[in-house]
Amino acid sequence: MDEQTGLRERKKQRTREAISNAALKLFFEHGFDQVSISQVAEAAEVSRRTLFAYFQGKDDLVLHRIADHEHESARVVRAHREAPLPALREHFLDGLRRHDPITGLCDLPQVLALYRLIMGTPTLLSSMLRFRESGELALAAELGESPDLPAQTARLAAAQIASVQWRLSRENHHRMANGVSATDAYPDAVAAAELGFDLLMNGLGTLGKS
Amino acid sequence: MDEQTGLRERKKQRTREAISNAALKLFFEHGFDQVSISQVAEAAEVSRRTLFAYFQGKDDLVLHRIADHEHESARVVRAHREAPLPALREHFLDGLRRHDPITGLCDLPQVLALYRLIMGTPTLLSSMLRFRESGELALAAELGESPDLPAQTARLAAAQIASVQWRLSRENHHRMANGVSATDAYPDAVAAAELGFDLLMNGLGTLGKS
DNA sequence: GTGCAGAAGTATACTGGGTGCAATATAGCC
DNA sequence: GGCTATATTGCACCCAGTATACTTCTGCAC
Repeated sequence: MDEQTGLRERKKQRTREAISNAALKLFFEHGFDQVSISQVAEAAEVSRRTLFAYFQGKDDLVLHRIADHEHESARVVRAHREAPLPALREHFLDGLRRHDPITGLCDLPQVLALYRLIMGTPTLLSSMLRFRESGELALAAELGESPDLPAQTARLAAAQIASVQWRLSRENHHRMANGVSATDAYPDAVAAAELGFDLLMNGLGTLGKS
Repeated sequence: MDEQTGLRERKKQRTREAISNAALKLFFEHGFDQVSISQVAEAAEVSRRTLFAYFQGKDDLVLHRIADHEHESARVVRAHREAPLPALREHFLDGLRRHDPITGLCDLPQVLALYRLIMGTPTLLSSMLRFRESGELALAAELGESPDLPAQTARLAAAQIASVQWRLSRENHHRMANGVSATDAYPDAVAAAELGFDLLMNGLGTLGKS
């Protein structure tokens, strides 16, 4: 990005990272609810008030690290207007191949710890669900751009797609949390993803015959 | 339920309702975030501490009124193991016919105000999303009871179903919030529901050709 | 270098949600 | 009436988050 803005900006960036790192370290060690904002501020050698200048709230200390991917599906659809669903499928499968954290199939210790923290902390999970909702909205808007797709259908489709992606990610994370390596879990993850997108594409049928 | 437990229980019930009513009245008038717990307690003529003996948190003051329906889909599936999806479809359509609040198609002033309050208050919406998550889990478990349905498929199907039901409810509520009467909105609501369940059953296809 | 404007950081004090605890009141029972 | 279990209460406390007013520092002009 822009590195050229001088000492001031660089210092801000370092402060921001110092706070974030201190926060995650403490959260990983003691749990999100067991660590107070004041403790984080102290560990980062910053005043409590300054911490709030960098992060909107306690949740943000954790979630800013993954908030960017919120509208990823919408972006993928924008880039592949002709066949959105296959594009999303390929994108997800590619994510699995790359062990992209967003797919849940990533066993890097930091990533794993981060997801474990989020999934195990109700208030963080709630925030994640809000992100998901927002991503679904963006996806619906993007799908609705197709002139041959009624807005109603676009919204319902977006809801289904978002729910499947979320489910797949959670199952992958679950595999990781159980100690399976990303490489070992890969085949199952691919199978699950193919099943999920197949259900999306071809429907649940009579539920049991397929 | 059990009414026979004497004065004590009856009094508790009355207190609980007094608190709930006072809370909703104030929330409707001034907004959720503009009313403090202390104000609710005062209006209900109860100590702040007692209020927390009856309700787990501020959210609960609003959400206890709809928390019961959390596992409704799971119950419907349990009662119709042969054909879960058509059963859920019929159940939803029946809900629309009865203007059941859970479908969002209900213009009773109190219900409408309640939903408006929830949808317009981020923290309440978050809690709703948690409920939805929990309902999805129950539905997945129930679907997984069918021996011919792999657990993986059950979970993915539950995710899709829950997401569509949620979407349909929100769209209906949106119609109500725009001042359309439940009766007037009924045809659109039915069409949307049929579309939603059709997408679930037959899939999104290539997204645009159906 | 000096000095200044404006941004960044801080101390302090406040509001509001939520909990622990110990004291008091009250329903149900003998 | 007296006893016990439970409801209720007041009080003190912790934490998240905000407002305000004060101090410190960076970047820039001279």
